[in-house]
Amino acid sequence: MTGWEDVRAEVLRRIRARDWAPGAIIPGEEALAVEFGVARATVNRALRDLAETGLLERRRKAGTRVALLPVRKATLDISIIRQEVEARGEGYSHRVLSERLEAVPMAVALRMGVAAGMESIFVETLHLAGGRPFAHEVRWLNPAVLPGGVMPDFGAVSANEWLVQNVAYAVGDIAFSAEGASREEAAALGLMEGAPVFVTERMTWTSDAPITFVRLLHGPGYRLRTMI
Amino acid sequence: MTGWEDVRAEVLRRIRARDWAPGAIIPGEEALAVEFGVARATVNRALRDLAETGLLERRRKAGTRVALLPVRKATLDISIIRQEVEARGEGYSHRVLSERLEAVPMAVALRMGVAAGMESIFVETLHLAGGRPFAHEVRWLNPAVLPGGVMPDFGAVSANEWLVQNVAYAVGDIAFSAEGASREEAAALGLMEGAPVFVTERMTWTSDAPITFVRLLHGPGYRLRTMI
DNA sequence: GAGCGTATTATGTCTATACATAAAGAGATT
DNA sequence: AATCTCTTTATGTATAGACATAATACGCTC
Repeated sequence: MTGWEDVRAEVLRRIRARDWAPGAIIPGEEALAVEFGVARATVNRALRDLAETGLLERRRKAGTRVALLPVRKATLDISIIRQEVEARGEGYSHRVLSERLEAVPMAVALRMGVAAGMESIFVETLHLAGGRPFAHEVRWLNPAVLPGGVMPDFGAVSANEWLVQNVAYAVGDIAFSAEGASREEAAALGLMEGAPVFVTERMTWTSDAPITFVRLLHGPGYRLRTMI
Repeated sequence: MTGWEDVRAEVLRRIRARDWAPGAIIPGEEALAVEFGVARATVNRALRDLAETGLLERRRKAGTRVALLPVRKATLDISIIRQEVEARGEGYSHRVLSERLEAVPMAVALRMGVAAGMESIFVETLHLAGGRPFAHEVRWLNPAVLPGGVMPDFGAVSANEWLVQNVAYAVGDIAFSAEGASREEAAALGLMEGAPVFVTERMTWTSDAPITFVRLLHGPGYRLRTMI
């Protein structure tokens, strides 16, 4: 009846009830283990979990304290656009607007961490939900990461999906912002020029080489949601 | 030299190298423990960690398999605006534009999960970075959660900061979107009407009662960043 | 008092063992 | 074939004990 989740719940209750005030040090693992009648490892598991969500701060020797200004960690589920569209109950399709070899523009090269002018594969795609424009994507892709150097057919599978399934799992970073649509972007999405669009920019690396830089535009009504 | 992080690294390597293909089942904990020469608990820790990031899918009895379409989990650090501004090396200040008791508007009531027309505290704040408008905030606050029912002084501490330090830790959800600034919003932030703004809407609950609904607007140039 | 090494200590992790639990799969029953 | 029950099994978790590690705090030296 007293698992690590029970311990976590009780610790959480004490934090919420301010039995342990923000900034205050809480009893050590050993003491809590005795109090709750569990092994220290069980207390450790519970406290570690709370530390991962930012509610506790732990340091060796210094002990565990309640976070003074808890930096809330929210998690986003980054899914493939097709999944996202299908989850809304709409049919997904996409059109490749253009696809060519292109020297990486300076602005993109800076973000990819490559030399400006490096040869890259440029792909421009329009994603459709229920036949209507859903998102506009431009992407620069490092040719070096293609298995066998073969150019895939992005008309059949979207670039993102193709990458997920064919290139090694990767790390990256994402930035979100709001911008006004350029004339071309507005035309692709069927909006007025300057209309507010939700911009997602994602950079992806393997452990040693840049894979791709993507700029994704969503029109009005798009919401990115999360649960704390 | 073989801790759980080493095990995780090796498993990750095998996934990346496609030794274990997406969708394929991987050897059981016991087998891996023998292979790596560690205890099963160590393998468990490593695999659990990879499952939490969405790279593996684990089910009792069914075993562990490589995620077919890994839903990437990105984590956002939701910090207090003051911290965010100070992290940029700018001075933070804020002005309360208005503060009054107000019946919750229908649209907000729906999101808060309370009856429309419920009495609430409405606070409108402008956050400044280096003396220049940084973000515009409107907030509806459930009076029931105030300790002792006392109205705090939001001129001294910002509402967010006050809540973090005085109301029990909470759960909530967040949504991000791009919108055009209304006339009032544009005026507050010093923008043109209709200029694209980055909108953060956050709803917060205690375990049993709604605490607050916040709508936060950031002007052009604002970027929300994350690391996968 | 300032600076530096060292003992102390709380957390971090590993191990071996045990039992719990969910769920797949087999087998029996309708 | 469909449904139910039971067995099996992989993961989930608990435990006691041990050692590792980071970092503070103390005491020593100058």
